[in-house]
Amino acid sequence: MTLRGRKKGETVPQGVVSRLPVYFRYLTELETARVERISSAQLGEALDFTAAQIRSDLSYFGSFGQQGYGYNVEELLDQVKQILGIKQRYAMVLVGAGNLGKAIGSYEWFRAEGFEIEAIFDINPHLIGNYHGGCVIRPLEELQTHLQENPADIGIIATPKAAGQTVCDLLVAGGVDSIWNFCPTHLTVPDHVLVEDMHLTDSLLRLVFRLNERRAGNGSD
Amino acid sequence: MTLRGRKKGETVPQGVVSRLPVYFRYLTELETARVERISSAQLGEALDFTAAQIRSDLSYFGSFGQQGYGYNVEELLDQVKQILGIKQRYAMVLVGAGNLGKAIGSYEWFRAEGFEIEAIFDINPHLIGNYHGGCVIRPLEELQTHLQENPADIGIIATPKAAGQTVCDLLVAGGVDSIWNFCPTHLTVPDHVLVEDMHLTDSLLRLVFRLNERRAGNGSD
DNA sequence: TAGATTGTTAATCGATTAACAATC
DNA sequence: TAGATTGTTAATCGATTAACAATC
Repeated sequence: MTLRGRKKGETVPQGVVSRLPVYFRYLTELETARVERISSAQLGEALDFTAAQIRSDLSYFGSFGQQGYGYNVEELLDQVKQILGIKQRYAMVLVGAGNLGKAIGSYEWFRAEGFEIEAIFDINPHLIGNYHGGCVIRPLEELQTHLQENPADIGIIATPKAAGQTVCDLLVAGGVDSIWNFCPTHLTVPDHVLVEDMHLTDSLLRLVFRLNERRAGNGSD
Repeated sequence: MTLRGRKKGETVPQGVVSRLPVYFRYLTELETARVERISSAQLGEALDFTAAQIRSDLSYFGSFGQQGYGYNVEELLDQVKQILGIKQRYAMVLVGAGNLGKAIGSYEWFRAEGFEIEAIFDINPHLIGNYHGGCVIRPLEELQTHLQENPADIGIIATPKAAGQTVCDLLVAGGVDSIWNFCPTHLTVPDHVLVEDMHLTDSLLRLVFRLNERRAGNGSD
């Protein structure tokens, strides 16, 4: 694989990483629709990116196209899956079995793609013992023991705001070094731990800001 | 308000807009903890931004600090609320009453901050008629009529992938021009319509990419 | 072959940062 | 006053784009 000018220790720019899942999603749709080939121009048109950006993004990881032809959908999808690391199983633990936790736990796509929630934890006595998506909900105190016996790749935090940092610390102490955070608070973690935030409130507020900007006549016109 | 070099028609850079909700969240925490003042250096330390970036972001909207003192928490929070447009009511409609839709519909924070879900729609006959968060779930066919009589500021799409674009078109036809999209597909909309995506799968895939990058030794070390 | 489209370079554009005069 | 910290400028850094030789 040609890693164009990329040295060990250098990370892929955030913009590129953000777009990879978008390519993955759309290529999956194309494959389902049995589309055979696609050009960077067509991809750009469909996804609101420039063709140059798409080619530039992909060239970070290799040369997957062919001059005068474009990209073979099946082949490119396969490569993107490889790049994203989708072809493999990931063990996850979920903390917080409220409405949001339940929604995450029952998201079919995860299991289908190899992202398996192996255990669910909560502190609410009413929820403990309930089954959810084939997983029993356990008391938070058992998290440590569970992680010792079953190392998890990813820890999902779907607790109320107040519990977020505490749960995060527990996960990190248990050896989890990738955190998917749905709790609306900024988590403080050691350097070796990754945090990917999924802040519903932030997203809504960005939309509202743009909405007001448009209404004030500072919009795209 | 000094709008530093910003002309009518110019939009605030995406980076600034992304950070505003983060400031809002943290300032709210500080206010709750009755912290009176904070400097850009302290804010940066807590939120993993540089002090210069925070000052630069805020100066897009005015001068809210004081040399030698920093920012008054209450005052700055108030300004950030003003900037984000939080001090006002927003009418929302929610389409899709599955697990994710229910989670969104029961998110307490929204109602508390004036984001009101006025109606919920679904196509599943088993769900129709059920109450959820004080809202009855109605058949999707009633969406048009509802929107005619009750214009909505924001439309929330929490349907399965296949229905996303159709529902989006219905919302746009009904006069909704801000869409909060939880459906894992790229929506095509007219120019005047805003879309803010909340793609769970994309977020998880970004985390997984970084996880593999780190494991491969291309991490931050 | 002629037409199309890639991968890559150089140019452009925009965002972040460092530095500091202003001033509380 | 002396110390601290802002708001803003200029310098730096990085990301996007336009253009095109290579080539299928």
